[in-house]
Amino acid sequence: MRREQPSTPEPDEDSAEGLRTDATSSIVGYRLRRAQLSVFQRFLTVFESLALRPVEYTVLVLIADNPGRKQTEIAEVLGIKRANFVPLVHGLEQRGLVERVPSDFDKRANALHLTKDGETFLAHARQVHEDMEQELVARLGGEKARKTLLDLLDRLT
Amino acid sequence: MRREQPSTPEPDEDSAEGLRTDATSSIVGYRLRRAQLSVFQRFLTVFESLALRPVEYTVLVLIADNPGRKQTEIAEVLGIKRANFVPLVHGLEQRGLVERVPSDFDKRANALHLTKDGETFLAHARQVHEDMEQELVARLGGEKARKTLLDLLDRLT
DNA sequence: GCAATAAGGTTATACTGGATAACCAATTGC
DNA sequence: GCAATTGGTTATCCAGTATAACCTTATTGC
Repeated sequence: MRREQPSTPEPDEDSAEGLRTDATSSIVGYRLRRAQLSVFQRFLTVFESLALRPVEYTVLVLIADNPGRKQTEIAEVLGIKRANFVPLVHGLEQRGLVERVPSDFDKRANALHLTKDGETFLAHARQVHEDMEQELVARLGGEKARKTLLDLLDRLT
Repeated sequence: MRREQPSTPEPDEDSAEGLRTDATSSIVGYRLRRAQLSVFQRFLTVFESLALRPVEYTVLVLIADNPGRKQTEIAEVLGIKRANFVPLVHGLEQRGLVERVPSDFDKRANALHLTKDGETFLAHARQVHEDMEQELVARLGGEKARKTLLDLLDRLT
């Protein structure tokens, strides 16, 4: 029992070139990817002046909330291989945002901390990010919609 | 006016290593990326026997639904640079799934079509994909939830 | 206590996806 | 007819990610 929808202008066509894209656009993974790329692109634009990539931002946040942790621990929760985490942390250290303190408990390990500059920088970055996040919330249609989205994404992960 | 939630076991901690991840996990872009990677990983597993990557599947679907289109057109709707589309189509052609027919109207252009084998292959792939999609729907909590997700993703794109 | 093993960090390397530039052939617009 | 544009291709580069080997330090089992 399909409802008639005489109001629909072009039932299955893409506006630009007239291609049928209904089959692809109904693929969850495909739409997920497009949305993710779009959001990341927006992030890059917003954070351009801070020269901060998404992954670097999350690293800073994670270190700030968990000071003194080993590189391996931070890398793991982010799903980054420890080998690839080395140059990432190195970059943040070179910028004076992060310091690697040799752990007293384990001489192999580097305990990660934010520097004073790192704290200041992150405070600013958090504000910039919060603004962006609110922009996304607005696009989603409100805080409740954001909550719904995060919940649905969780179920896929 | 915050509700008390005494039932919450660990308010802000990650189970594995006890890291605080509440700040990062509330980032839409971050969660979006994790979900996308997870879904794509699942796709790769499911389609392993077909040796088909997500992008190749969408290309086949798009060609099937829009036979005779130019490479540029198909590439563009997928957000793929035409230069990168060349080896992609080439691979599908080598496998005997797609054929590039020199267009009569424009001698520069390749009109894309599925071969007979391509049709058969895609019919199978569509079924495999549909099963995977239903699995995702189940995880999301029903068809309505999927609709909601697609709608929310659309707003971000 | 000591050897074997594991863990933290690092380096080097390779592979992938995606981006850019240059190019040829063909088409289109004046 | 000729300049500008378009379709397709090649070559090349860059970022993200994965693997393997290595050194140092900890931990474990006897």
